[in-house]
Amino acid sequence: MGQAEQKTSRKPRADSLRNREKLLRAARDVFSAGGPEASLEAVARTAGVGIGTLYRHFPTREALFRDVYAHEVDELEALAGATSSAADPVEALRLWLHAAVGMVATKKGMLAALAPAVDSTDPFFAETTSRTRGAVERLMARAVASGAIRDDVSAEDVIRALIGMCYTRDQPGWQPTVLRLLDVFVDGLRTGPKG
Amino acid sequence: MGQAEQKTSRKPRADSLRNREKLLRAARDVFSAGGPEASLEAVARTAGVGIGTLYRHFPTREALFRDVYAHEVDELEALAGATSSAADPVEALRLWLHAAVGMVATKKGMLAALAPAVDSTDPFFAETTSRTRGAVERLMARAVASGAIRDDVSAEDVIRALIGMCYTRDQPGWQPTVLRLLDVFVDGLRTGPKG
DNA sequence: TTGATAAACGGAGGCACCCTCCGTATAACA
DNA sequence: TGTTATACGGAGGGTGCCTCCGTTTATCAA
Repeated sequence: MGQAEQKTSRKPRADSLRNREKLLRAARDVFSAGGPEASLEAVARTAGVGIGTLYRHFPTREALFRDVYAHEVDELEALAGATSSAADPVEALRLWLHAAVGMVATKKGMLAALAPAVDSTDPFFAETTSRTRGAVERLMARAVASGAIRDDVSAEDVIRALIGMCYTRDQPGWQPTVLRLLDVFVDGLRTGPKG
Repeated sequence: MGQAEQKTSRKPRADSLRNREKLLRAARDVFSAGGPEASLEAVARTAGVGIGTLYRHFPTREALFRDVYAHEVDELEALAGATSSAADPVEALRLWLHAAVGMVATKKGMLAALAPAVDSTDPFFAETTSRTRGAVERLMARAVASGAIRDDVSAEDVIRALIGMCYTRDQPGWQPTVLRLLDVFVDGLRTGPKG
């Protein structure tokens, strides 16, 4: 006893896989607009599936949130890869930061509201955090190697600056302001005299 | 026109005043347990009044929250006055910090969740913040004057440390840990050699 | 003291959200 | 093409938000 019999299981149903994807896309949109506290029923509505289907795929809000978050980190990494092949390495970094602001819009309230709430030893968040840091490190290494930016600022510093600037994300029209501040910051990173 | 006729208004009803007090007491308890997002119906239930009465006295959650917050700041100031008359000035500061942790428990999630959300130019929060800072400044001035603690740490620094340490307030059993950390911090403030 | 009345009370009601449960529909397999 | 494991949808019960209004009551004048 205790040995569960294992029957050759069927392959997952096609509609199930489709709905999962629809839910993830919808969750990205809805969390983007309303933050991680947004209504799950709104997610289901947006996805065009029943609320029961949402809960079957993602038993808790956290489960859904994590998948969305992991997806965003994937995109950030991919974006870093893409821009890093661009001409000017500093421009690549700048573009990446701008894209990251777009992601913070998606993760509205996420960093402040969830990261501290979750046990920081949580392997999931540790992993995604380090992946993000790695992406920034690669971007910066190129710019430093080319001598375009100073070498005494770490990827963590840049991310911290990014997060800090995004702290105003609750005020209306924050995004253009933050983008401008980031441009100033990037200018500050550049080596050589001004004017 | 436009001149509202002023009739000698009656004096406020006694039950109204009573209920307001009951609501404030209840709000303090309920916010203490559940943070500023706690159920207003729970507040009304705890106060033993109808939900309509709550909304009549405090038309918005913010209105209720502010009154509770102002009350807490009053207490912090009063406490600073009380402990400052105590024997050892460093001990006075330490006691005040411990009491402040109790207040953060009441204001669960308040600093992180509300302070940045509210426009920081908001006169209400500016005023309460400066009152709190003033209280700490007075406590520290005494300790500095007596030569017991270093003089290169500002009241704002101390408050920042307090807030930072309280960032773990979501984890179970955070309070004893924070109190211990604060004691260590206060020891760090002391002048003179160790051991 | 007693009535009139302004003021306050309480909670029902309409809406949204959370999550569970289960009858129905359907994709996978034989 | 039939069987059946799997997934679907949404009703339903609970909670909270806030408004509205019929009822109660404290105040004040006679």
